[in-house]
Amino acid sequence: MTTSARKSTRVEKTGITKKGPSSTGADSGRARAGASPASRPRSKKGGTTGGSGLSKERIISAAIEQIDRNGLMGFSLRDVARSLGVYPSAVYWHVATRDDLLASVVEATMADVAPEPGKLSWQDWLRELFSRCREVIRRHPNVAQLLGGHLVANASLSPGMIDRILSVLVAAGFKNDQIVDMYNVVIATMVGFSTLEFASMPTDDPAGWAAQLQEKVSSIRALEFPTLARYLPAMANRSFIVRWQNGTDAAMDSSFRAYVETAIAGMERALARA
Amino acid sequence: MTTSARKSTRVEKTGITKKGPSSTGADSGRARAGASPASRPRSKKGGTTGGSGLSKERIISAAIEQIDRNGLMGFSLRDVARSLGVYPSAVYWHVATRDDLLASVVEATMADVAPEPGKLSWQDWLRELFSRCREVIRRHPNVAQLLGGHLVANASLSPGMIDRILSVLVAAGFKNDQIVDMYNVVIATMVGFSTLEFASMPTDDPAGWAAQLQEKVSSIRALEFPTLARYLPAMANRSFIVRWQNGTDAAMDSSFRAYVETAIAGMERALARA
DNA sequence: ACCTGAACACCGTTCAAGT
DNA sequence: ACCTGAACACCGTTCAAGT
Repeated sequence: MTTSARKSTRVEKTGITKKGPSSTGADSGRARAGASPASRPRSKKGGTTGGSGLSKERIISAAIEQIDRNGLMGFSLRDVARSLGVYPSAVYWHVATRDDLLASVVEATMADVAPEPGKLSWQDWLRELFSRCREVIRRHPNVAQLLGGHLVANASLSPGMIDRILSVLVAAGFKNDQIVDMYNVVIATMVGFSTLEFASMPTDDPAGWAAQLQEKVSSIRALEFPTLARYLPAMANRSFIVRWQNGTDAAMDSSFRAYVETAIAGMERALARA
Repeated sequence: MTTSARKSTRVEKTGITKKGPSSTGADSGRARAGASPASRPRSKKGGTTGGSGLSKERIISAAIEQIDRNGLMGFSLRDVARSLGVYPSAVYWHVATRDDLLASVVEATMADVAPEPGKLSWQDWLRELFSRCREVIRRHPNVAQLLGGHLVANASLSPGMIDRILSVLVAAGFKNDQIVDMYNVVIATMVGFSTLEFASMPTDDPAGWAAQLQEKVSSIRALEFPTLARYLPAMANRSFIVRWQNGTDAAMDSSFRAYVETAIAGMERALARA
């Protein structure tokens, strides 16, 4: 069991016609009814904010717990509701949809990835950004598979992070016509390696699966794939595809470093060309 | 609706006790019962192989069609079965599980990404590899989100591809202690950018969602995020996070090129250091 | 404003039974 | 060997109704 996805309701029609909560759906303006808690000012009255009432925050952290424990496959709104002792429908007052909740999970885990700018060289700043992102993914490996899908184009990510990346690039000396491309390079580099490194293994029976893959690996015909056969001992469980544990159990530190240094060296080269 | 995932059966117990099909589950050896079609020699008898019978191939291509049309969210085994005019349980004779089918989908789409080695410089060979992979993802964008989870450690990927990558790296002149790291860099680079570029947008209502994000973008406070505000016109819909279409409708060609060239330049640098 | 309770239309997977 | 048919234990989401 790895990535994959499901849904019951085939297509959500429009999303406009609905009555109360979750304005997220359709209209351009978000200041529509003012009713939806999804967009209301949070904890404005103070008081017992930590009380027994539900809240989006509480739901999000319950969701993160669920995902950390059961994986993305085992994740369900109903489980979250159960763990909070409420009816599934109660969750829907605070969350527009299952996917909305997952987007919030990504947002919550990725907050504060971007270091403060100014104190480090642009190279070191990027190194720090990349390792922080990797740390987040290491701590919540099952969220990794969400990153690709949600971080791409999303309200989730704080404009602050974008602003910081851009200003670091500008300070580094990249020309105006390079900035956007380099920004995209940074984002892709930030998540590219680690999402693979910590992607969850595709089974509920790790032991059997590991054995199966090891056997498959050992049955590779050296005559047909000589180079692979030669490097197999060095690669086994230390490289993508040819491994039976993920980054949680078999970290790929040196390759991650190589990936980061490759990217930075490449960027230095792009800088020199301008 | 974007990534996310679901499952009904909480945990699949063991997987061993089962009777017939899909030996994939547990034991290390795969030559157990000989009954499971999942591991049987394909189309050995010849004859009307293209007849009316089911087959894993037929199921896989039906699945790909489904995924291309309805996205990963709308994908279900039952729909696949429906489109083939059979009962859901019939699919289970050929496929161990829903996730097994998805792994096969990845395998099928990613076959033949690796160019033949020998005719190109290692740099051009990698350029070709990366663009081919991007082409596959462009053609099957909804499969993209599967890549991260399935390509990582998987029987899916042919040893041939691994062998070719390795031999290109060796021919390029990388030292023995660099090969594995560089292989990992290549794999991560291969899928890193494009999976983001073509990640599906998180809604069933693209128009409304686009409007919403555009409004959100235009409401960014220039005082708080000056650099972002400055580059916003250049970035809008052309960069990660700040966009409302994915690579299908708004390709990111120049950034992809920058990403590839950055990686290659970085690898040249690593080569020079040795 | 926020939640209960029940319902609807789906799932993946299993298992006997047919042919 | 391969498929039908029915069942099981789940889903996400909606909607009235309570408080």
